[in-house]
Amino acid sequence: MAFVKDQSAGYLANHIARLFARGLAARIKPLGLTTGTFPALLELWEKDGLTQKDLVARLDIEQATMANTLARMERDGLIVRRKDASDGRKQRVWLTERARGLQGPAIEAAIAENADALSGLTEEERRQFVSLMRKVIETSKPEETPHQPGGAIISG
Amino acid sequence: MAFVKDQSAGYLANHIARLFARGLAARIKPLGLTTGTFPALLELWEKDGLTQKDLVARLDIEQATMANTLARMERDGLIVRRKDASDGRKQRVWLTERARGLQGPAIEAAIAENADALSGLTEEERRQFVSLMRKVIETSKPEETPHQPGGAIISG
DNA sequence: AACATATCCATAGCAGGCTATTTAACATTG
DNA sequence: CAATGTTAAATAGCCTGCTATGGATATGTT
Repeated sequence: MAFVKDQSAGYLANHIARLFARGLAARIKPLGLTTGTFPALLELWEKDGLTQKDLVARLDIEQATMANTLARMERDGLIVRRKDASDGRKQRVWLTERARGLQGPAIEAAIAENADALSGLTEEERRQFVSLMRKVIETSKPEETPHQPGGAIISG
Repeated sequence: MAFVKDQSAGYLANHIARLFARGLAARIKPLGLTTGTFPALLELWEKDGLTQKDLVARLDIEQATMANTLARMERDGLIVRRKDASDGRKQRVWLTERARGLQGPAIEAAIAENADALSGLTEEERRQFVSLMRKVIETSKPEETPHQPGGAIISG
């Protein structure tokens, strides 16, 4: 049974993700941020007033995970949550001034971490790496009907 | 501030790792295994009687994380821990029969998950992907003195 | 209007990762 | 040998992820 961990994509992916997370965590700790808030912050910096459901739809994160993350973010003064006026089930998420002020430094930190982590690759290799990761992520997307290369035949 | 998450290696790495973990978790759940035990099991299938410290040295995992993982593994009947005869601080880790019996199916599951996750890539792309991940991991290895390209000059 | 259903979010409980600290055993040294 | 230091593992406490379940608010149907 040939299984060499250093040739297993899953094993390596896990390892790499931990390396990135450690690195980024160290860089944003001085900002009072943790890694888990990053995805939500990126969406909210782009457009806030989103509902939790909107965030879940944009990020491949479970609803419960997002609920917990948002709770920590609110506790830490990054967001406030207010009920939607016309639908009491929805909680709209708004950034605080503090969170807005962190956009620049936080993104700088992420860019620096990426640069460092990829510093052993050539420019071409970095492009390949990112492109391959995107392709792998695309592969495991059942939501969208896989686009039919030949066209036509779908089901009778 | 140009930061596009789908072009950020760290972001993508995190996403990919979660996809692999979800997939593998589903496959090994019927075996009564969880993903966190995998690295330790791979080492122990190779050679058991290792100490916790040995495992930590072989895997890029913190000591406390390993201690917790081993505790769960013992609870679940995958390993037993016995004090080293000549050094009472060391706990040697031994696989149970149950854990030995799981080697085949568990590795099959991992191979299947890798195959599925990479099914959107060509053979050549898969090789590239694995090789690039290895390179990135190598980059963040401070432990080993970076091998001196020119030779000579190290410190006076 | 009442009841069933669907939707949105929160909560419970666990795995697995981390840092920091504690405990136990061994090693060193005055 | 006693004090001090070092090493191996365990524990505390947190964050981030998951599944499963519950609670509250709409929505639809009779």
